[in-house]
Amino acid sequence: VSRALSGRGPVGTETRRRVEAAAHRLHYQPSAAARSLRTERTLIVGVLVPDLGNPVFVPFLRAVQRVAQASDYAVMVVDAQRSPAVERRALDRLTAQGVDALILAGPARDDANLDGLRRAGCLVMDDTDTGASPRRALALAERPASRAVCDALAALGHRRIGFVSRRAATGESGRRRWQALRAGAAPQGMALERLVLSDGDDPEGTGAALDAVVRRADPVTALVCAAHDLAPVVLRGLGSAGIEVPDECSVVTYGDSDWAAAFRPALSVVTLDLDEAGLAVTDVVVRRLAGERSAAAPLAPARFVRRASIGPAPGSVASATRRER
Amino acid sequence: VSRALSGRGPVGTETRRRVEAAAHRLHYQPSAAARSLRTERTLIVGVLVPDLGNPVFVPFLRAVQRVAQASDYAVMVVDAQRSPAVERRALDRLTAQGVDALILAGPARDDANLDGLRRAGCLVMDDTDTGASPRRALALAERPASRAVCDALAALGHRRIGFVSRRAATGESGRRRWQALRAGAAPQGMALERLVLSDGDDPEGTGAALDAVVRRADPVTALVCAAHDLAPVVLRGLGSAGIEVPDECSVVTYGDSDWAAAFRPALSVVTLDLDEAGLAVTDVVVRRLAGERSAAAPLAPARFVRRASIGPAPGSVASATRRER
DNA sequence: CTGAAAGCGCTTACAG
DNA sequence: CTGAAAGCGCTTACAG
Repeated sequence: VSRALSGRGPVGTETRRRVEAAAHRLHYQPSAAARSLRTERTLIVGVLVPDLGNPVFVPFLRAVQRVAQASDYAVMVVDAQRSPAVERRALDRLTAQGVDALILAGPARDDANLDGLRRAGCLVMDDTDTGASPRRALALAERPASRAVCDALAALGHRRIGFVSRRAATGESGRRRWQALRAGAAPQGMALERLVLSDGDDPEGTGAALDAVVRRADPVTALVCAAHDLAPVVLRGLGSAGIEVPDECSVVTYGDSDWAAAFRPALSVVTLDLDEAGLAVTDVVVRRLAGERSAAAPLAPARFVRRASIGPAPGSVASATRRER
Repeated sequence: VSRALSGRGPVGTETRRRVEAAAHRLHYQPSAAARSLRTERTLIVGVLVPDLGNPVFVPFLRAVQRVAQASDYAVMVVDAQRSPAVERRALDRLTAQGVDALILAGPARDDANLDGLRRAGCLVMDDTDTGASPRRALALAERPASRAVCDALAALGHRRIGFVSRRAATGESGRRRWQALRAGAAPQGMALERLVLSDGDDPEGTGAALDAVVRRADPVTALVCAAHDLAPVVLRGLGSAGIEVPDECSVVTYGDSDWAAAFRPALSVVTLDLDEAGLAVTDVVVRRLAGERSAAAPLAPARFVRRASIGPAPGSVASATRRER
């Protein structure tokens, strides 16, 4: 009947107008299921988020949403909840659903979980891809800023800095940051030490652990938080132990927010616009799905924002000079 | 062929086992599109988030994800980006997609945008519903805590408190909170004043605006932030103006986080477990879709968590007593 | 330019 | 207990 009418086809303008009017009046909505069955396209893109509890993924997800919706794609979110099994199950659902593309907001918990999608011909944006991948792009974008952190701390006389994470086996981004800091600390002759917080978020416990490291002989004089959500935990711990920032210990964290800036002293951060990353990847995805051979947009590098939370290492020359004034 | 085999039906155990093995080996995934076309069920639930930029929705979304995924539903997220037009378009996509249910994380920008879904027989969880709706449930759950804020401030000698929001015309939750605070302030004889921050997040500008209110004759001696993300903005403003918390001005905010607790002085908050709300609603949705006539789980009321950011009103009796010590 | 038919992959009745 | 057929709503060729 009104087959070509709703799309394009050889139809008189008047006829088309009338058909469209009727369709609107009757609230006609073409069935996505039927269309997908026929066209083998679903107009759905999936997003794999390793952990929705981690706020860094939210701007990313938001950007994906914005771009996808603007191009008339719907978005299916998979929250892997840090669990390979959950990830697996949800990705299988996406496979059955036949999403046109899957965007990785971070590395998959288990890479094999992506096989089903790949086999089904789904466009999976990840490392093996052109660099449009958030994963590799992020690693590259963050490196210079990590180095800048090391340079700044070294210049302030710090000799030993601590890298704070929640687990010994950190995720991919934790590993990446650890390596970048190591690469930055070595040429400055700074030691980098790994500090693992225990899972109970008890401020006293955290404080005691940090106290032991900051107030021993040959102390750690600066802490770098592996992730944004770790910063308040560390700060509470320091507060609970009565350790002054930055006089006794400097603090830097990955990831920025209004809270980090509002804190007293304001927190120094390494910040990357993940919003931009999400936007770029999704744009490439939409282009590719439309048949274009689009390359990735370059991602702006992360910035090191120095604020009041870092200062001279206690006992260093810089610190002594400062006190004399 | 293997029709009933993959589901239930009169089939020998051995046959079934062999068919399932073969299906697994060939990575057979039934097509969701074809199934949906036939069954008129998509096994997809939509979530309408008024603004993904607002972090209060994240725990909610997360909970929906968790419950839905566990029940083998996929989740389609709509970020309305605070815009009725964006909302409209995305919801029309969901209608075409034929989602089985739509969960409202907050009020729709335009209620008419939901008509299409309702007409299509989609289960829409909102106010008109049994109270499983996050909207109404939230309003009820927050009221006692809002009252507790007023009681605490009045007991500390505060006579005039400011309600800080980003716009004059706040969203539904802002309105709700304003009304709850009014209802709590009136019996205590406290005045409630509305303070609107200008959109530019410039700390100096915010500071100047707050300074004008806090340091005038008949000053506002306590600020209540309408939303969690407003708190750091207010705190930076106060810091920039050199206003001491809580000595010159007490601060309370809606919404809790590790950051709020880590701040010095620690922020007093009204906190509601939105995670729990998301969990409850989704649970009801899944039950209903399975044909059960499930009622809403009751939502635990919000709590007022008093921390160091509130203190006696400057110049009040309580404040004088404190100073003498 | 327009109508009628085939077929996407599933499920659900119905016939053997 | 098992096989063959009808039909969900669309799109895309093909016949008139």
